[in-house]
Amino acid sequence: MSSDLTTGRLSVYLRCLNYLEQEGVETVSSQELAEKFHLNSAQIRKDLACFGEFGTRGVGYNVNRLKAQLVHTLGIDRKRNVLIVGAGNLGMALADYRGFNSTGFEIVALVDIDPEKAGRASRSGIPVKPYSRLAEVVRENAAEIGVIAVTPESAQEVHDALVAAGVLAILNFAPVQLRTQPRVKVKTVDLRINLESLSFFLKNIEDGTL
Amino acid sequence: MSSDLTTGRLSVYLRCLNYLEQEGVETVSSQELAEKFHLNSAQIRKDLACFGEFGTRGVGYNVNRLKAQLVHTLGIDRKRNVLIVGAGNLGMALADYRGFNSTGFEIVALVDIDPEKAGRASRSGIPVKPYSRLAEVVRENAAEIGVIAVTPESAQEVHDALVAAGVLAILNFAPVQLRTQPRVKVKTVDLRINLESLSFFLKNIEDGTL
DNA sequence: GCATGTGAATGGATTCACAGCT
DNA sequence: AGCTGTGAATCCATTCACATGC
Repeated sequence: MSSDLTTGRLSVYLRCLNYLEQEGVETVSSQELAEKFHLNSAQIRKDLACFGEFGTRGVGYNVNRLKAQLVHTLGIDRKRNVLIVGAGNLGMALADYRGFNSTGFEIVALVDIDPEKAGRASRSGIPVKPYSRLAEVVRENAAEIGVIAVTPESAQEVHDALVAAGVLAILNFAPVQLRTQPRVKVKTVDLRINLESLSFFLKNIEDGTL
Repeated sequence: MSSDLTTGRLSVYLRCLNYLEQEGVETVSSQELAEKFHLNSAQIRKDLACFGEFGTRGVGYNVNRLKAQLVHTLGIDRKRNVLIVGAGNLGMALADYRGFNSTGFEIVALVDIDPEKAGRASRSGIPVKPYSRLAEVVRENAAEIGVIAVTPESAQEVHDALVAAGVLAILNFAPVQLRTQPRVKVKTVDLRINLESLSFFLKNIEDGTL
């Protein structure tokens, strides 16, 4: 009934609603939402209808109530603990990244294979622990989400270690095709693929193909 | 004929081929590629056929030749210069990120609104310049790709400045719905949406819905 | 014989258009 | 009258299955 695409859009709607709330808007129709944020009104209605009847016919949606519904639907009405594996440039940046360390999520720790790094902390104070203690760290902090921010070479091993430690949701930044478990959800954010896609676009402009 | 999804997969194939090349494999069939990397053989063939007849019937694809073809198709057979806007945690990490600063791409500079930061450099030596000189920096370095690594509040302004400076491809890390130009390609990497999607998955496990 | 390249078939996701509620 | 919720229609992407060529 609801795919990854649908839930991705729920996040987008939630962001739009936050914005409208700040503006003091109390009620919004799918039309208005669509026009203001370049979406399709039918799709908004259909997406929302997947999870209940949130609107009022003839009126629209109550911003506060819809927001609360989406927060609940997305499961961020309670805190989820996040563990980052790899305290390199990327891992450290993610640990301190505002948009990452936000409503519903808390980065509880980083782990790194380099013993030098263990004991230190990120700029905002998130502690770095030894990779060897990964399973313990997951357990002690009740981490539910693992972030892979290591080299492509180690990514599979880290994935397996996270799964073995009981983590069921993983965000992977390593540019590799991971062998995954069916029970575990892995989302990969591949920066290189994004850049290559932009390069493809530029090339087509040059060639006059587009 | 070829969508964003298709070109994304070309990048994946390219990565697979790099791997096979290292392994010393000279020829590969769509079957073998599919099995080894969990893809669909018909899709591989169709994707590749979009851009020319790269294979030999009865034999398969020559790894080196196909790789070269893909590199050419993606437009990374020449260097593309990248400018990062925002020298905060994320911008700095991206500047030094291996997978980012790789074949076909070169980060030429960062710019930042904070005058304190101008004149410094990233750990790997990429210079930080004042935001006020953005257009100049784009011109002088022939930057083709802009990366937005600033706060959500400034993202639209930075987008507009990049477009005004002549940048036609933008990678956006700010969690906002940007108002874009049709001539300009914008790809957004939204970390929060990814986390929320994982949260949704976890919630469904808890609720036993899945 | 074997693997590509491709029309045809399937399967999803998006959009349309309207019935039904307020 | 106005807007939601939704079956029907459309569009796009993936997969199947085979004709074509090595």
